[in-house]
Amino acid sequence: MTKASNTRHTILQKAFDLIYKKGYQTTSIDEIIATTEVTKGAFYYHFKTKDEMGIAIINEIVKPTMQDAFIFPLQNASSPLEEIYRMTESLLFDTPFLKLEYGCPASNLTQEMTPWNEAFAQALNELILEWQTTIEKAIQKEIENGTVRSDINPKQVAYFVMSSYWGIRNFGKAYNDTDCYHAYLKELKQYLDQLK
Amino acid sequence: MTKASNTRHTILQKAFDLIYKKGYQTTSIDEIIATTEVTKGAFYYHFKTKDEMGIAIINEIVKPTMQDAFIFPLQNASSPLEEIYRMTESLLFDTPFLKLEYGCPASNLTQEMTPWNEAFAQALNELILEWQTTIEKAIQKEIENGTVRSDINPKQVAYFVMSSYWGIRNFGKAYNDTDCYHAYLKELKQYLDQLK
DNA sequence: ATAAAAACATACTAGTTAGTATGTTTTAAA
DNA sequence: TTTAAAACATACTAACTAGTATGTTTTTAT
Repeated sequence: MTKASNTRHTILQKAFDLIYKKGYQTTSIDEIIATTEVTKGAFYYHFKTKDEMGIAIINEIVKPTMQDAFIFPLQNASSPLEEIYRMTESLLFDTPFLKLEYGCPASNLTQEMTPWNEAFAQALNELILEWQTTIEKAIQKEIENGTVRSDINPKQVAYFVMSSYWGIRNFGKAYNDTDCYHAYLKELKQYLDQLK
Repeated sequence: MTKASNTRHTILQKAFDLIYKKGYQTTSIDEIIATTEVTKGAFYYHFKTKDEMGIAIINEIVKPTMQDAFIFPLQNASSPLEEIYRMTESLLFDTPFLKLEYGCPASNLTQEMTPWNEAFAQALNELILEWQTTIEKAIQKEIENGTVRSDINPKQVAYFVMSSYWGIRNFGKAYNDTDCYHAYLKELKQYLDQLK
């Protein structure tokens, strides 16, 4: 990695941290360059606007991280249904960069930006769709294996799994307590088992 | 209603509309007083700070609306399980002040404010807890009636129902399309039926 | 080694923000 | 009808915002 591309990546990483904690709109460029110890000139050399940086965060930070955390593991899983549960549990409890009080980065950005920023909506849609498709295919695989009932609709299950995950992360934020995570996981297990 | 309390209520209502669409942080007081045609003097006579207005919106606008929309109907329902489905469907498709592209007001505010504003967190917690308790009691009632399996855990179901609702509203925002609502509702019905 | 481009640095600007200071008008009780 | 408080109006401020203008330094190809 060259020095310049390292600067760029540092900005994206530190900006992501701030935005994950505080939201996109309320994280100022002055704040970003203060914590990265990069000057404004450097910042605007790498990014034409704040929004361009925001999109880059989605594509270059959030997307690869998400792919490593739950796209690839699920694609390679021998028991996809079990993997969905295991992965959810791991995301809620063991993923170090995800914090109870800050929720899910993709969900946060969707909520904040999507209604009025087309470019953010586009970038986030690609992200979400990839996740969704992976879950759908995982369920489809189970059906073909005969390990999930044939009357189950993979698309519906994908929406249900993802929605409930997004929702429970918002609950975690609200209560700032992992109790709801435990209750959610128990019910998720029930739900997934009943698909068999 | 006196003229003064009418002014106050107008501010809260119009401010809610703006905040629901654009978020709390990015809705400025100047914008609120412009759309309400109220002066800054009037605004700051009724509310000491912007945050005080925000809390008032939760308690005086969001809370009563939510109680009318899904607390009271569920408390009085003869078939609570069916009512949960019917209500969710109605919230997604028929409730006029809720818009696909803007998500769920309570969820939006939770996501935006909770991590760093204690007063918002407190007000929203009360709101959410009331919703949660109502669903729990509804399931409990079904169990006592023998219309829901006795091994079902009402608390877990409440979390699952609410989380999935919050999540799917975020999906609606992301895709700006009701297709995901339809898929979600079908799966919600499956899930609820299986509790019987 | 040199020149040109890439990468970064500093100082500034115009617009916006929540909130205040200091008024005037309206309401309602005596 | 007077008077005091409630309700509102106007003009301002200090801090912050994204972005720019105009530089200097570093890197890289020749």
